[in-house]
Parts: sequence; C-alpha cells; structure tokens
Amino acid sequence: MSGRPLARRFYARDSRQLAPLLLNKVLVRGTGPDRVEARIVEVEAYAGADDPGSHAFRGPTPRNETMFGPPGHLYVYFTYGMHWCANVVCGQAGTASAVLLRAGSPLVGVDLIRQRRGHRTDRELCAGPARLTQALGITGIDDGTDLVRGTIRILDDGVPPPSRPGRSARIGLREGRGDQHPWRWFVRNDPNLSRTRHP
DNA sequence: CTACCGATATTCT
DNA sequence: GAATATCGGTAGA
Repeated sequence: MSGRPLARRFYARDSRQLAPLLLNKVLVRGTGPDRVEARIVEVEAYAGADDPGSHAFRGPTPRNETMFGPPGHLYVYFTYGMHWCANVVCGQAGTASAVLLRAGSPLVGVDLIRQRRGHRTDRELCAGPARLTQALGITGIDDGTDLVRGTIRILDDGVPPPSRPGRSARIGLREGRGDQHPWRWFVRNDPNLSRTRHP
C-alpha cells in the first residue's frame, strides 16, 4: 500500500468538517518489517470551549496540551488506567479542535497486529479507539507526533470518503452526547466498527 | 448475540 | 472521593 500524505492545510479545518473526510484514509505507523497500516472507518469530532464532551472544555491541562497546538499533530491520551486513544489535532492553533480515531480496517502488518492484540478474531483487531492504538503500537510517547513529517502518517491512497457516511451521537460520554452532538461518523456496514455501548 | 463487571492511572470535584 | 472519549472475561439467552 502507498499513497500521498495529507498536507498540513488538510488538517487546518474544523473537526466537524475534517472528521468525515478522514473516513477511508490510511493510518500508517513504522517502516520496514514493523510497518502497520489500517483504513480509518470510524471517527468522532471534538471541539474546544463550547463542547462539554471535550477534554479541552475546561481549558489547557498537561494532558490535553497537544490539542491546543497546531493542526496535523497526534493527540494521544491515557484513559481508564490502561488504554491509549489517538486524536488528529485540526483547526487553527488555540482552538483545541480534534478528531478521535475510533476504528480501522487492517491493511498491512496484520501478523504484527495479531501479535499485539493477542490473536483475537479479525474483526476485533482494530474495532475501537484503544484497540486501534494497540494494533498500531501507538502510546503516550507518540503524543504530539507531527503527522505530516513524523513516523505516524495519514495517507490518501485514492479511496474517497463515503458519499453518505453513517452518523450518530458520540459514544461513551456522559456530557456532550445526544442528538445535539451527532458528531460520530463511520463507514456503513464495515465489519470493523467499534461496539456501540450507550451507558 | 447481549449484559454486567472489574481493572486501574489521571483528572476533576 | 468520583468520574473517565475502554476493553476483555464471564454468564446467560
């Protein structure tokens, strides 16, 4: 697999505009034998001060500092005491706009993904935000990575986003969910979507 | 297949 | 103390 890396200006739009455009793009980490690729099939948009579901809602902290930086970098955070989740920082610097990568379809390095994921069924390999980071080997040391120049990149390999993507409320939130914030987009009928549990 | 529950570090009240 | 942008194991239908 190969493709053209997304340019900085591609990331410089609002998270709700960028999120559906990231569907069917290819997330890449590593080179050579440890190269892993997955096609993005599910995302969620997060905003800044006006979004009660966002980590940036109460302003900058050590954890969310990357969200307030320039677009085209990776915001990686640790949650539930054991899981890493990855976001694409977008918009203008200071707006804290970001897109959470929630699920992918494995393309390259599937054997390595199976090792990292404990030899689960194929559809469980990248079906969830923490599963996706584990499959690609993304952890806190990747927080702040420049997606345009770094070892983690997002490629356009010519597959366009869906013309009519699935859309729903965001998952796993107490605040900022519901019909007022239908900011989850996904590739309809893809077998690698995350499980949708609504607490 | 769905439902529940424990794990467990950081952030927030 | 409580909550958290989650997951994997187990129990049951």
